[in-house]
Amino acid sequence: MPATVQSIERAAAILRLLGGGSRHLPLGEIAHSLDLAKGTTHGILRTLQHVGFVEQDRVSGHYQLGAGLVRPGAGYLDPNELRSHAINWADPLAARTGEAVRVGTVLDGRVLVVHHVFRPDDTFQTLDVGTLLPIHATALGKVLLAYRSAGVAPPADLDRFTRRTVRTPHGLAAEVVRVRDAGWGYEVEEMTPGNASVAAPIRGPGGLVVGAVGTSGLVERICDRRYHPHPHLVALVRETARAISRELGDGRH
Amino acid sequence: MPATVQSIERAAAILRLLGGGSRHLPLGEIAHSLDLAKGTTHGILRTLQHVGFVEQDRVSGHYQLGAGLVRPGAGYLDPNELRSHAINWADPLAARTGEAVRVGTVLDGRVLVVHHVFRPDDTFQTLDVGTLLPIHATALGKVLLAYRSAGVAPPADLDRFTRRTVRTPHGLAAEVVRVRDAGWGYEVEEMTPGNASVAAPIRGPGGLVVGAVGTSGLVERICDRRYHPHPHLVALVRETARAISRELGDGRH
DNA sequence: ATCAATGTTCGGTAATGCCGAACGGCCGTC
DNA sequence: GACGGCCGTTCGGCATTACCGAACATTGAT
Repeated sequence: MPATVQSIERAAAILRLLGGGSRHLPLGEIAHSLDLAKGTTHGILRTLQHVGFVEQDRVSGHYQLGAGLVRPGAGYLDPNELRSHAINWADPLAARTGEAVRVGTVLDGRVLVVHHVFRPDDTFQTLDVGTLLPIHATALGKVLLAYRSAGVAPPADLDRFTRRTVRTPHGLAAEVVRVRDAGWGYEVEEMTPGNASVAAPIRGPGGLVVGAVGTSGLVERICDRRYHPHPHLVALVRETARAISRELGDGRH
Repeated sequence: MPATVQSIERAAAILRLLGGGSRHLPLGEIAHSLDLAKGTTHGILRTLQHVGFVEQDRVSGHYQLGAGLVRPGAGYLDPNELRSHAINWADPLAARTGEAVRVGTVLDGRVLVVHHVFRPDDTFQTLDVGTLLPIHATALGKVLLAYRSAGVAPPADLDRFTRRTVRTPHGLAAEVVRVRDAGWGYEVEEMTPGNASVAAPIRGPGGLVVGAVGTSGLVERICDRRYHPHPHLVALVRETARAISRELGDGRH
C-alpha cells in the first residue's frame, strides 16, 4: 500500500476523534491527542470547517462534528450561498453580453434556477427564479449533468419540447462527453424555438461542481451562421463561472 | 479565510460526490468530474479507503462510500485487526522482558483486553482476553484515557482497589497530563497489591490512538527502588508500541 | 483481434502543507 | 487591578509533500 496522503489521514483521525466521544473538543486537546502542532491542526480544522464536516462553537471556540457529514441529500453548498456569491458576477455578465443570465443548481434531477438577471432591454420578461428546468434540454442542465454535481437522477423521462430536443439517452451521453471535454455546454432550440443558451460549471471547494451559470437569448444573437455560439460569448460565460468558483473556494483558478 | 488544505478539500469533494447520487462511481468519472488527474484521484481514494471512508467493489473496481463514515461508536480499527497486527510484536516483547504482555483498547469506558501473552515461566496464569479492566487503575487504561482514543466515557465511578488506587478525578487528570507529556504511562499497586504495569499508546493512521500495549508483573521486577519503572523496560514497551503503530499505518515513526 | 474501458504504478518537480514561535483575547486567580 | 494560563489564530521559512502525466496491467465489449 505505497504512499497514502497523510494530510487526509490526519483529517480522518480528527473526525474520528470528534465522533468518538466528547464530540466537543478544544483545538489544543485535538493537537495533543494526535501529536500534531497546533498550527497544523488548526489548518486541517479550518479546512474541515470550510467543507462543513466540523463546526465551531462560537462562544467556546471548541470544535465538533458538523451537519455536512451525513448527506441530507443536498450538496454542502446550499442554494442561498450559491446565489449570494453569484449575484455579483451575474449582473456584469448580463451587461457585457446584452443577454439574460441564469444561475442554477441541481434539485431532484432537474435544474433549479436560483438567480435570474433580465436581458438589459425593455422587453417584457418573466422572472423565473425558483423555476425547475429540464436537465436535458438546457445548457445549464447539460453542464450540471456532465459533472454530476449532486442529485444526479439519471434522466428517465426525456420530454420532447421542440424538433431539436435530444431524444435518446445515447445522444444525451454524447452531449455529456462533449461538455466534459470542452468545459462548457450549449443548446440551440432544444427547449424553446428561436432560443439558444450557453453555460459553464461553477465549482466549489475541492473542485466539486455545485452549480452552473449561463446566458440565453435569441438564436441569431447567441450563435453564428453555423449555429455555434460566438466564441467571445463562451469566453465571457466561462470567465464568469471561474470568478464565482474562485469566490466559492475553488483554489485552482 | 487564508489558506486551506486543498488535499482535504478534494477528499471532501469526492465524498460528497459519492454520497450525492450514484454512490457507485468509477475512478475515471470521479477524476473527470473534479478535473483532477487520475493518479491524484487514485491516491486520495486509496487514503480514504485506508481510513474506511470509502470502499471498493472488488469485481467492478468502482468506489462507494464506506461504513466508517457514520460512526458506529467504535473507532475505524476493529479489535480483531488490532489484535492481528499486535500479535507479532507482543511475543518478542514478552520474551525480552520476561513479563506478561497485554494489548487493549477502549470499550464503553473500560479497557478491553484483546491480546494476552503469558509471562514466560511455568507459573499458573489465567488468560484474560476479553476481560474488561478499569480505566483508571491500569497502565493501559491511563494511556488510553490520556489520548482519548475512542469511547472516552469520562470515568464517573472510580472504584478503589488498593490503598494506592487513584481516587479523585483531580488526581486522575494529573496522571493524564503526565502520560501525555511522557508518551507512556505506568501504575504501581493501584489495581493489585504487589503488581505494577507499564504501557504505551498504539497509533493508527493519522496518529489517532487506537489501543495500547504494556507489560505487567511483580513490583520488584518492574520497578526500581524508588518505585519507578526500569528505563530499559519502558524503552522496550515504547518500541513495541511504535512497531505496531507503524504496521497499522502511522507514518511518522 | 482490436479497442476502449477499468484501476494501478512510477519518477520528477514545484508547489504544498507542515512546523514552531509569536500574537491577541478571554477568563480565572492572586 | 494586574497577572498568568489557556483559548484560537497568524505568519514566515524550509523541506516534505502530494501532485501531475504518461506508461502499465487487466478486463470486457465490439
